[in-house]
Amino acid sequence: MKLSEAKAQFISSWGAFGTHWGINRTMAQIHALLLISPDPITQDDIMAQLNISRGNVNMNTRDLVDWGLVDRVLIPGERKEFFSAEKDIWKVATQIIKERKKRELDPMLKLLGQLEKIEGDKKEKNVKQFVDTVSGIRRFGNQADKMLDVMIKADESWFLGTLL
Amino acid sequence: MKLSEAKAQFISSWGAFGTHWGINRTMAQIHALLLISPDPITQDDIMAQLNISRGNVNMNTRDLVDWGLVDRVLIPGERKEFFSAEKDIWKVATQIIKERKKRELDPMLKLLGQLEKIEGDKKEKNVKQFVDTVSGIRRFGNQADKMLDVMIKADESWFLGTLL
DNA sequence: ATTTATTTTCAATAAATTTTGAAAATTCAA
DNA sequence: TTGAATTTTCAAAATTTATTGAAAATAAAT
Repeated sequence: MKLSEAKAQFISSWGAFGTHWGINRTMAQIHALLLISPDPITQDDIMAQLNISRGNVNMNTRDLVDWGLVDRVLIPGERKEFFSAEKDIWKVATQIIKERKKRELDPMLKLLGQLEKIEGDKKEKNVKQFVDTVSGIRRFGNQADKMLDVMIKADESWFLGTLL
Repeated sequence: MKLSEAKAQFISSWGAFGTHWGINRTMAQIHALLLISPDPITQDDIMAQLNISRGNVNMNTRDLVDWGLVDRVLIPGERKEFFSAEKDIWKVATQIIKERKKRELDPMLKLLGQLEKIEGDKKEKNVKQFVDTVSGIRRFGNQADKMLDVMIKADESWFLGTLL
């Protein structure tokens, strides 16, 4: 298989993979392209390689920067701005975990805490099932939350070693 | 807060949460409703409670059954079929991990293995960056894969105890 | 066998999301 | 400043995804 063909496949499947994780296809494709680019590239490079509009590139690179996965790079003497992705996959993974924890898990756990405090007879089976379900999810979520904090602070060798 | 209000909030936010995880809103809402229902309920119950069409309920309950999160229950003497969700949140989590591993991670790792075998000069920086990126992701993915296997086979106390 | 209840399918429709592209804003050099 | 290069914004269009609802299929009762 040629490099150009392999690149296309990687970008396409990384894009498809992203859609299963709440990330839009284009954002994941841009990320894939940046991951395999040895040097920083410009908006125009991304437009050309992925065949997408300037606005689209602009929005999605911004999101990638917000997610902490991509940096804007200034190259001395160059007018355009360049983009470069974090290449260390462990750092990529922990960064994603960190952001998703903040954006999704933490708010959900906060809400569940409130929902447990409902009025009503705890003996009544509808009330009981509701409270049991919510508190079960909340407790599990809190454990997961703590575990992810440990992971985020740890380094890759810990992950490879201790867990297995 | 009243039970009815808390229920509505739980269903709505579980649905929103699902959309961040590649699950459609309605499927997650039906799952939420089943999680807080002490007894099995019918398609008509789901239609009424969530205000959605029969076809929609039918498709999404089928998916939930395919995911192994919901069972069809036959109640003696009843004509209609009933649905009931697994309530143990640890079992729910491991089941989801198991399915997503099978549906997403395993195929991705298989593909990455193929992409590493590209032709070309490994000294050339574009080739090198591609191979390094792909093999980095593949190795990380394989570790995660093994770790998830351990989790799936383990029980909740292992998760609570060992990891933290 | 026929009727009735229930479930499933799927083409049409609706809703949500993504993408475009051109105008506005910004940045930088002369 | 002015003007050219570049980035950003965002309403409109395109695309994708989800939902409906009625017809077909299936299953159970009479």
